[in-house]
Amino acid sequence: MTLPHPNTDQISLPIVLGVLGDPTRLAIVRYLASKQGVPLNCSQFLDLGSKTNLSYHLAKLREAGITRAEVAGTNRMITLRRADLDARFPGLLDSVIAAAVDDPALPAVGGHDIEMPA
Amino acid sequence: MTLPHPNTDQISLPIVLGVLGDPTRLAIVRYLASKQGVPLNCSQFLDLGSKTNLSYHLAKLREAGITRAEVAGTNRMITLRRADLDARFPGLLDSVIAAAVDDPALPAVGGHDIEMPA
DNA sequence: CCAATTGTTCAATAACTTTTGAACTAAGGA
DNA sequence: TCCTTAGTTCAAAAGTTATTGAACAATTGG
Repeated sequence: MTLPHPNTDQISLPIVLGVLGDPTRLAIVRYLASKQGVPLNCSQFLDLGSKTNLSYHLAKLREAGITRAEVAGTNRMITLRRADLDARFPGLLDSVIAAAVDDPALPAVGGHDIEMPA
Repeated sequence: MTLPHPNTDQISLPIVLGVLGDPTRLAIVRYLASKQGVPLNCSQFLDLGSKTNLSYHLAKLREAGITRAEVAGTNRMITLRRADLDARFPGLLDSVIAAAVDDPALPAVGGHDIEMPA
């Protein structure tokens, strides 16, 4: 059970920009970037919308080549395709993330950090 | 007769990305960048669509803060807001332009260069 | 096996975007 | 003044994207 992802050379500039041109998806990307490669499952983003809606936005990100989703049991572990995007469009993702980090207009994920078991 | 433009600090990341996520507008930006600051009027882009349609796309670019349009008689001279965008989102426009330059899927403006009078 | 958890799919609707043609404004030149 | 050039505006139509809830599938744990 693997999900479809574009190859690096199939990633399209207008599609990537269009997909990133949405506050919910930009918030997802910003949160993924803030977690530095730690894979996250869908449920972590529930602050940003309903389960169905996140499934939709996460599919857009995956189909555009911005994220990778690996199936792990009932979870889909999601990571940013940082290296692939940087190979395809050097500097683009970094500048988007840097701009997104400072953007107070974007919705925020969680008022809390990852819980460490006591 | 001046047209409305956002101030640099009013330029929004998701709006800029969404506006650039369109092949016609990306082709306009690429062509403006290739002309290195030389102002162009609308008619130069007629390869990319009808006059009405270009008016629509150029208005989107201007309202997003990506281009500046100065009225000069019956012409609107259009330039990229490179410095403003770089101040607001460092590196973003450069990486978009660099990626767009190599994108064979984008529509092209003109099969010809600027005509120099003989 | 049963129930809970995780996420997808589907169809409907709502909301937005793109494209078009016709009508219009405004400036410039003959 | 009249005609041309340059571009806008408007309203309609077409197309796309986002959001929703209900139903579904797959895995895990009891």
